[in-house]
Amino acid sequence: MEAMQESGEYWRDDDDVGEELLRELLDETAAGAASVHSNSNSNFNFNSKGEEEIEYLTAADEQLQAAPCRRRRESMVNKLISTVYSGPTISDIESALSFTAGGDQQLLADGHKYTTSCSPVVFSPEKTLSKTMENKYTLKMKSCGSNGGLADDGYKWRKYGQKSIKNSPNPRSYYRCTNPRCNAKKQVERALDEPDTLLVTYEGLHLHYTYSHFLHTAHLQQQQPPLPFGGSNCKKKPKLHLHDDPPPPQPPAPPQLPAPAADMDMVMQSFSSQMLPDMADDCYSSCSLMSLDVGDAADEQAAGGLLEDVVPLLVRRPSCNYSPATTCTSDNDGGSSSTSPSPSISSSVCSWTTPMSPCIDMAVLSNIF
DNA sequence: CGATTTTGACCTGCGC
DNA sequence: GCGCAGGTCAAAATCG
Repeated sequence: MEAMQESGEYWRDDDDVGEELLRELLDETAAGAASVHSNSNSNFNFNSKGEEEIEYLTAADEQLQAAPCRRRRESMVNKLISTVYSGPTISDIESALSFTAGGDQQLLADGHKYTTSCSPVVFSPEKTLSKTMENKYTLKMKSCGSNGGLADDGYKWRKYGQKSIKNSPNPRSYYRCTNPRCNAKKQVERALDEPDTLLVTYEGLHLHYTYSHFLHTAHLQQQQPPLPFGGSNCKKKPKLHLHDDPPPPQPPAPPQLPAPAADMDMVMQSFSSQMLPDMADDCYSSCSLMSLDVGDAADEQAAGGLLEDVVPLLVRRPSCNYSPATTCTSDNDGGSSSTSPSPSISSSVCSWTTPMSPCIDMAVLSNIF
C-alpha cells in the first residue's frame, strides 16, 4: 500500500474538473429549480436583452423540456460522483498487495503466475470458482513473515470463524471487514502443496477507504494550516475541501489553495442541501473525512459515515466501462459487480485515478435523489 | 474495558 | 429425508 502511495497512483489531477462539474451542476440545478418554480403558472424566460419572455407550456411540453434536463443533470451527477469519489476499488487491493510485495513474478506452466514474495496471484473465478461464487476471487501469495504471514491489504479484518477443511490439514480462517457497513469478507488458508503459500479468497467489496488511507491523509492534514470555516475543529460538520480530497496521497502534497477551497466549501454545502437534502449529513461526514485528524477519522470511520455509502459500486469500478459489451449490473447489496471478467492481474493497473466513463445505476441514484 | 480471537454449535446447500 | 461439508453465529477467552 505504501508503495502504491509512493507511486503517485492515487493522485488525481482532475480536481478542477470536479469543481467545474459542481458549479455546472449547481447552475443547472438552480436553473431547473427556477424553471420548475416558475412553471407553476407560466414559464418566464429572459432573452439576451433581458426582456421578459413568457411561455405557456402544457404538461407535455414541460415533460419534454424536463426530460433532457433531467438526463443532463443525471449525467453531470455521474461525472461529479465519479470525479469526487476516490476510494479504493477491488483492483486496488490487488495492486496494493502487488506493490507492497514487490516480488518477482514468473509464469508457471499452467499459466498462473508464481510469486517469489508476497505478491498475489489472482485466479479468475470462472476458472477456479463455481458460478455460485461470483464476486469472489482468490489471491495466491507467499506468506510474509509478519502479520501471520498475511500481507497487509490495507483493511482491518476480524476473524469470525475457523473451519477445518476436508482433505486438507490446514484449517480455513474466515475474516470479515471490521467496518460495520462493509460486508467484505475473506477466507485464508494455506495451500496444500505449498505450505508457505496462502490462498486468500476475497468476497464482496469494501465500501470505505483503507485505514492506511486515513492515516496518511491525517498526516497530510497535520502538515497543513488550519482550514478556513472552522476547519479541523469543526467536528460535527466538518467542511469539505475538494482540494484535500485526493485520496491517499502522495508527496509532494498539492498546494493548498485557501480561497478556492473555501469556495468549494460553500459549493459543496449547496450541493449537499440542494442535491442531497436527505443525505446531506452523510455527505458531509463522508466527504469531510479528509479534514479530520487521526482520531476523528477513526471515529468517523467507525461511525460509518462514508461517502461510499452514497456512491454505488459501479462508480468505483474503473475497469467497468459503460458499454454494451460490459454491462454493469448491481447484483447484491454488496454491490458487485459486472459481467466483465472478474479482477485479474491486468486489472491491477487500473485505479480510480484513470479517467473513466461514469457508470452509475440510475435506479440507485433515483433513490438517493 | 473494549476489541479481537477461539471454538463448538448451528445453519444451509448439495448430492445421493 | 439424510448425511456431509462449508459457512456463520455467538459465548467465552484472551489481549492490549
